[in-house]
Amino acid sequence: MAQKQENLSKNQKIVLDFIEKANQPLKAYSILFNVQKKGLKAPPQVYRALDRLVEIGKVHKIESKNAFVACKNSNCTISNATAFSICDGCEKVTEISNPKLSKYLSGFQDNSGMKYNKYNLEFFGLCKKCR
Amino acid sequence: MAQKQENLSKNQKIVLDFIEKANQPLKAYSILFNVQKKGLKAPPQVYRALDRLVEIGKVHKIESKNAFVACKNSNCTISNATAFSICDGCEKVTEISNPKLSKYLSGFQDNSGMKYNKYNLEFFGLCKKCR
DNA sequence: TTGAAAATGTTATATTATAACACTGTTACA
DNA sequence: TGTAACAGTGTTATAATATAACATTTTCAA
Ligand SMILES: [Zn+2]
Ligand SMILES: [Zn+2]
Ligand SMILES: [Zn+2]
Ligand SMILES: [Zn+2]
Repeated sequence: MAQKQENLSKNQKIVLDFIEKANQPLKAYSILFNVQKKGLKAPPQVYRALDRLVEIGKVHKIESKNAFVACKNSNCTISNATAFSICDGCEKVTEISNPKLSKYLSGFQDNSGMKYNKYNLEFFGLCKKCR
Repeated sequence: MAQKQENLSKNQKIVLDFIEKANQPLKAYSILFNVQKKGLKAPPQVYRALDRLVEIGKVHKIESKNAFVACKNSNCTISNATAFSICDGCEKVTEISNPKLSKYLSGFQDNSGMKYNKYNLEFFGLCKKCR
């Protein structure tokens, strides 16, 4: 159910706008601080926008960092299948876009009887510069 | 660098003991509440024990839930390669032990120049009962 | 038009986690 | 045996992350 940006509400646009300009994960309260000039004064306004943006796949949450990053895949239908590369040195986070990986994981099944419809994968390591 | 339980400190033993008996993820403050009778009265005592237990692989953190669960793999050398199955219905969390999956992910490389040494994967879905 | 759903604004509070500092135990080895 | 290094402990306070609750407004399709 990908939603076009034109359909976003005012607060959702403001928050997405700021996150997209950042091209790095942002903390909710850092977003809040930075959009106060735009009229969003309280945490719930930011968290509600984030919740919706995450729901529609425009934004992903980096769970290990409690931070939010804009989706870099033009096609948002894979918001239920996310993979990230995280450098423990410089904290750089990149969304992995690897068809083989996503195909492998989307098709993953075990004998537990679980029916999976979503996954989130976070890889950690060191980037070139940090080695 | 797997560490034997005998090497654990008093607080670490108390916390691990409680988590192991739970066979489900526990929140830090729920652990704190439950070990107060054992003398751990303040958050840092629990968080410090958790930090160490996570570090040595005895406990894993379920990032999407801010909860902690005992490692079910007798062999703790894979604490840098974790995968979980999470039911969105009943919240049941199971550590996935699947050699093919872990081999695939441990060997994963992309052309970004990142050298990975750790990953965490969380699958979401519905278990048999919750479907 | 009107009513349901979504979004907003606001205050207060809950939940999760760490900083800082004084003190204690354990280990190694000069 | 002294003593230095280090890990662990106890404690208070506070930082950081997130949601509850409720009144109001906007949107938009039936
Ligand atoms: Zn994405
Ligand atoms: Zn780096
Ligand atoms: Zn494990
Ligand atoms: Zn279930």
